This record gives sequence, C-alpha cells and structure tokens, in this order.
Amino acid sequence: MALHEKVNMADVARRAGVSMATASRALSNHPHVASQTRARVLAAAEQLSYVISPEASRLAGGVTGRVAVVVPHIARWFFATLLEGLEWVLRDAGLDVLLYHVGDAEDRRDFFQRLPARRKVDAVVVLGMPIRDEERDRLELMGVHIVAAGGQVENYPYVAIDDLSAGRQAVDHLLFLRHRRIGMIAAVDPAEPGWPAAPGRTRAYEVALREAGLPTDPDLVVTIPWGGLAGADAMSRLLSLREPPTAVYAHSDEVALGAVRTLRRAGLRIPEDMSVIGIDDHPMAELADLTTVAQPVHEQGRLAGRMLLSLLAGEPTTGGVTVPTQLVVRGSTGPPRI
Amino acid sequence: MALHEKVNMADVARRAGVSMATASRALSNHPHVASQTRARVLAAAEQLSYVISPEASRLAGGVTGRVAVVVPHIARWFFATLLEGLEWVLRDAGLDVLLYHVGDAEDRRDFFQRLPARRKVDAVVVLGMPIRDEERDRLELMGVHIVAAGGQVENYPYVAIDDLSAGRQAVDHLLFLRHRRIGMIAAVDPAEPGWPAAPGRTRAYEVALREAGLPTDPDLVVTIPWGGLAGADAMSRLLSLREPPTAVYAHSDEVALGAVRTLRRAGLRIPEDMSVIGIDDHPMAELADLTTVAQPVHEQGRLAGRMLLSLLAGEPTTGGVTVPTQLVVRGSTGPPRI
DNA sequence: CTTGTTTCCGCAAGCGTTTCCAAGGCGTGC
DNA sequence: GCACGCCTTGGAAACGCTTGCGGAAACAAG
Repeated sequence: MALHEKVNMADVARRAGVSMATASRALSNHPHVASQTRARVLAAAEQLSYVISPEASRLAGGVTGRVAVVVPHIARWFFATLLEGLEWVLRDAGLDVLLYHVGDAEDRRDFFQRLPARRKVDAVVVLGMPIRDEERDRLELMGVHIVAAGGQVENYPYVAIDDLSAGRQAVDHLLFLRHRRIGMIAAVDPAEPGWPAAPGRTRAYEVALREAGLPTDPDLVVTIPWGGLAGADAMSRLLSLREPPTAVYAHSDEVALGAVRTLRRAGLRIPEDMSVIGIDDHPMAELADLTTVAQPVHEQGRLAGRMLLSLLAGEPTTGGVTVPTQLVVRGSTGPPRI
Repeated sequence: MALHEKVNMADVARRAGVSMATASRALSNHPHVASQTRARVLAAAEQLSYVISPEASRLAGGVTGRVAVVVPHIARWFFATLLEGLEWVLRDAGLDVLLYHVGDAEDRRDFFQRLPARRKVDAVVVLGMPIRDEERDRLELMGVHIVAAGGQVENYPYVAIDDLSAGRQAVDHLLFLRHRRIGMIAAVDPAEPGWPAAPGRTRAYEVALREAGLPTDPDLVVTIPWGGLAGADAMSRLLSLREPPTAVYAHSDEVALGAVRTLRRAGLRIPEDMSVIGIDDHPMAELADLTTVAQPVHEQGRLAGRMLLSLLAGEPTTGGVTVPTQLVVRGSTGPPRI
C-alpha cells in the first residue's frame, strides 16, 4: 500500500497543471507564487499524499535539515533531559535530530576522528561535555555551526550554568547553617578519568571555605568517578576519618544520594548527624528529600535549540548564555549538632 | 579550512586515474574491482580527505542508512537505556539514528499523522510504547521495516520482557515471604491516561493472588500516573486503609521509591512494617536497597538493534524475542510481622 | 497607446552518486 | 590458433529536486 513512495514532484506538478519549478516553489513556501497556484499544488500533493524526497531536495538545495547531537551519557537524567529540551525545539522547527552517543574514550576518539556526521548535518550540538582543543579543530572541519549546552566549549555559543556560583550556593548554605567542617565529594567523568566533570564546583568549595576563613583539610575531599555507588563509597571514606565532617557537599545529586545510603546504613540521622547537599535537582532528589541546587536542565536544552535556530537563520550570535541556579532547601540539611 | 567540503568523487577518480564508476565501486567495496585499482582509489580519497555525500549516494542508491527511533520519554532511565543499547548497535553498523520524541498525546497524534520520518529512513524502531491499530497502519505507509523494543507491537518483530512473568516473580516473592495482604500500585502512562503501561503487570497480581487462594480487595489496588511522587501518594492512600497491606507491589522501581519515601516519612520500618518490591532494577533501586525484578534494558536495546540489522540484511525474521527477568532480593522485603 | 514594472511561471542546468550496459583484455580448453 | 567466458573498466542514464534566467502576462504610469 505504500504506493506513494513512488509519487514524485513531477506527478504533483502534472496533477496541479504546473511545471515542476512552480511545484517546487509552492511546496517550499517560496515567494512569487500566486496563492491560487500554491493552493492547487498543495491540494495535489495532499491528494497524492506526496512526501518530498529529502535526499533529492538536499542534494539540490544544499542544506540537510538535520542537526547532530553529541552526547556522552544518554541514560543519565541530566543528559537525557537536556536532549529532550533540545529535540523539542528542533523538531518544532522541522529539523531532524541525528543522535551520536560517545560513551567512552574510544567512542570519543572514533567520533572526532571519523566525524561520522560530516556532510550529514547543518550543525552540531555538543551536550554536557567539555571539548579539547584538538577535538574542536576536528569539529571545525565539518564546516557547520557548533553549539554547546550544559557545559561550554570555548569560543562557541553555549548555554550552561555557572558551576562556580552553583557550588557556592551549596557550600554557602552549609556555612550559613554554621557547619565548620564540610566534606566534599568531587566527581570526575568515569569515561575520562582524572578529568573533573565540572571544575567550577570544586573551586566553589575551595573559595567558599577560604572566604569563610576555614582551613582546607585535604582529607575532607574525596574524588570519585561519577555515580551513586561511588558516592556511597566516598561517604564511607569520610566517615572513617578520625574527625568526620558535619556536612557533605556532593557535586551532583546522584552522588549525594549514594552518600545518603551510606549514612542510612550507618544508622546516622540526616540532617541531625550529617547534612548532605547536592547539585542538579534530580527528580530523585525530591523523592529523597535532598537539599540541592537546582538547575533548569530542560530549559538549557531548549535555549540551546533556539540559539541554534538563530545561528542557522544567519542572525548575529550571542556569545553564550548562563542560566541561573537556585538553592532548594529540603530535609537533608540542618545545623550541626553542637 | 573546510575545503574538502568541495571534494567530490570525480576529483577522487581523476586523481586515481580511473572513471567515476570505478571509483564508486572501489569506495563502496563492490566486487569486480582490481585490488590495485581499489587501493589507488582509496589512497586518493584519503589524500583528499574525501567524504561521500550521503544525499547523492542515497538519491542514487535508494537506501538512506538511517533509522528512526520513536521514544515516548527520553528522560526516563528505562527509555534512555533502551535507546543507548540500540544506538550502540546501529552506530556500529554504520547506521545513523534519527530521534523522534513523542511526549504527549498531541505529539503522538502529530507524529503518526505527519510521519515526519517518511522517506528519511530505512526502518523504524518503536521504544517502549504500545501502538494502536490505526497508528500501526500509518506506520505501514512508510513502507519500511518496523521493530519494537521494550513493549511489543502486534505483528512485528519485538524484543521485550514478559510482564506477566516479571510481575509474578515479584508477587510470588511476597507470597513466599508469607504476606497475605498485598497491595499493588499500578501505573498508567501519564501521556495516555487510562491506558495501563504494562497490563501484564496488573494481571500478574490478580493471577498470583487467585492461585494463592487469596481474595482480591479492590482497596488494595491504587492506580496512578507513572512517577515517583504519584507513587508516594499511592502509598499514603494504602496507609489510610483501615487494614493496610503488609507488603506493596509497585509496577516500577520509581513508583516503589515513591512509596518508600512515604513509609519513611510515616516512620515505618522497611521491611519490618512494610515490604516493598518494584520492577526494573533502576540504578536507584540498588542505592535505595530496594528489592526488585531486574530486566536487561540495555540488552533489549541491543537485541532490537541486531534484529533490525538482520531485517535490513533481508534475513528471515524471527517473530520476537522475550528476554528473561530476574528477582533481585535486597533489603526492602521480608516476612510480615506476625 | 506605449513603455516600464512587477508578478508569475517554465526551461533546463545542475547537485554527486550508483548502476546498467557494453567493450576491451586476457586466460583457458579444445 | 580460435572461440568462449570471466574480470575489469568506462560511458552514460537515472535518482528527484532547486534555482538562475528569461519570457509572458498583468498592471501602472506617462
């Protein structure tokens, strides 16, 4: 029954009694087509349930109508949500999303080396991952627009939060509650060992403590690969200190939730015995009653999409956008026991 | 510097001293090309850093090398993980993934009505959503292969778990622990109110109770839109019964985690005062020490990908694949207090 | 009524591949 | 030594659309 597979523009033109040129213009909303003619063409197309062949259209026209989205961890809430927001905007604009998952270091090398999206897209959006200089150079070879969301790529339009400030909101909250011995569970990208996921979040801790006149005790900082279980381990390590902290600042909610599990198992009360704060406002944070610093993830995706659309429309580019974060106080933080 | 944008096959052919026909055959690994010639062509392509134009190639060749993936909830772990597995296989096979998110009922109508992927892909994969007959008919108009993962579409190759059996594993575990008053929190798709997300999971409950000779008390069944918060509400409702259950079977881990939160707030102990079991083995389930029935999500995605590849290769189709689920006992279930 | 504009439309030249068809070269069996 | 057949290569016709160019028609101005 998929007969109309075979319907092409010539058929539509014939049925509408016009030339292919006119049919093409009518279908792609060009000016200089009498509205009557246009209507006739559209009607014919409708009746034949005609669908333009993107290949042919793009071959002749030059643009692909596709956008490559590069994402390191599809299955994580943060990235998936970013993607959702982005897809929403792009789809609305009639663009198709070509998904490229670069999970580990090898995927990554492969992606930037082969550039599988080359010639297939009009733009590339990089989601939540910093890009190295040489990777950026490869990307440039594609000769298309580049946008970053949830983590900036130097010299490119981006939309992201200010990690430093988000981290400050978290740590300052703990300080405000009069905590003086604050631990940090720092996360590095498991696919890129040794590479801080968000350096700003670490600096926030250091700066906040310094400004508060507190010493920085290296024992209080535990660095782990991103993830809940690792967060749990990290908490164990903090608990094993001769003098454990009274509060813990985790780089992300998932990590914080891991810490919470360890505390529960240890029979410690939250927040009486230990305060815990994360960043992100993961949906689970609400369920777990975790205090956190919320960032508008879906919106970052949407903004990136809009930014891309203006770029494609040839509008002047706005360097980058930083979206605000906000402290969300829940039950996992409170003053320290004296 | 993106000069090679302009390099086309003619340039490669010229440089290699052959005709375009030969160049084409050499580049696409056709037989009947002298290996020397092939090498010369490949070298020329390499030197010019030539990239084939997919549009032209597909226009002439017929196939698109693209697969549409339709997914209802990108940001949920289950779907995202499915997608990750699928993408992994498809990318490995050189296929590109075109992502279509159909979030709510309107998106859905729009997608099946307009079929934006028409003519753009060689196949469609539907992730984790049941398809209505009329939607299936629309899909057929595309005239391409169709595969379902994480939920079957009638008459099409699929890969999924057996919801009935997964549900039985959960409920039977509670029965084995000697629970006699078991509640169920049933989830419906929020985008499709009234439509059970997985009917088998409900039937499992009914059948298991019947076989155990237990009465079915409608008060013990709470139906909610999918989600953690709703799960928390549902638990409240169960607790408000004159005679609450001693164990709760939730259709998914997220829902179960919501129930756990309510129990915690109520100061009830798990599992002493109430056992909770979910389905999925969501990463958070491990962190929350939730007993659950695990399903291999990533693998389902991969299997669907492989299935699709055979289909595209013209191999005979294997109706569908059901992957096994497995009870994972953790700390949220135990015998009822007498 | 003529000339200048503007609007609408058709012709045809691409866009960059793939593939059918045909032809040349060369080895082999008789 | 010849006919036959296979391997390899090239020519050229699609594939289905966009768009520059120019002509025709319609309309306003002089």
